[in-house]
Amino acid sequence: MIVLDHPLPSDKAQAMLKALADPLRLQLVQTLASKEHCVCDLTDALGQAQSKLSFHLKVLKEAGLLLDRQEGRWIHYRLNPTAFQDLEGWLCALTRLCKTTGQSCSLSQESAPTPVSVSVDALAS
Amino acid sequence: MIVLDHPLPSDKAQAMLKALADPLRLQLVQTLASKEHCVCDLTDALGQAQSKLSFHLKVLKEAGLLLDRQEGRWIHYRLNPTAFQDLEGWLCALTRLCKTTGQSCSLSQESAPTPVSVSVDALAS
DNA sequence: AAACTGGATCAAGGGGTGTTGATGGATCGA
DNA sequence: TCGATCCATCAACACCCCTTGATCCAGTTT
Repeated sequence: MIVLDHPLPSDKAQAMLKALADPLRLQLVQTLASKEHCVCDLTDALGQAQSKLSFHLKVLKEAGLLLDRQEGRWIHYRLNPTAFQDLEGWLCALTRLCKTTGQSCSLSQESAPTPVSVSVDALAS
Repeated sequence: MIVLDHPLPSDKAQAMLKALADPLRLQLVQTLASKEHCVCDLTDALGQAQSKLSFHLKVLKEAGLLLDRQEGRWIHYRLNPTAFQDLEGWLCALTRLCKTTGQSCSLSQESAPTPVSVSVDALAS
């Protein structure tokens, strides 16, 4: 089997994918894309119960996608750009494995285009 | 709320994310990255029950990530490069919204770097 | 036609995940 | 100090998804 050679471990990437694969959590991410928000802002904006949002914010935070900052009573959540870049890089490496139709992506993040190195193990047992 | 302006609808992207956010399905994708395989190959390679793999292959296929081809009794599965590129582009657009630390990605897929256009709706109700 | 093989599908069961309402801790204003 | 506000956490419930084994279907072989 071919395994991705990417600094982001596959299990971390999976946690991020899982966290993003939910309508409400994706809504939260999109809402937080413009600027940071406290939970009470989010309950107003999305019309959802506070405990529900706390639950989903925790999932996103534990996946590494969110950062938070306390200010008095309020806790401001914001996106973690590094995490999104990491996930994008990981997906980029995955996409490159489908090389049937030529190159599919490149990251400007690293100055030089990252060569795709893969570890090839035996397929059968 | 800011919504992504990307040809790939968010619900499709979500289905792809959800499909990838599973250890066994990710293993399948990585196995299929090298070349197409029939189900019996995969059962041997991954040591999993046939019905289990059929289930997960169906999930990946319905998400658009897999293509299949029948040849006699065998059904050969392979990755769908277009789908992976689409998802990568979608994630790229999402990542760009975290613009606190400057540009994070660029796709070589389209010749010109895609400008990130977003639709800004009112945040409050 | 009958037997065999590759694969899809089904029902049942179990475990993980999201929702809801209530409770508690922390901070701030009076 | 007391009440109010913001938020996290908890228990209970419901629901969805995955697994398992059995069955069925289609194509092949004899």
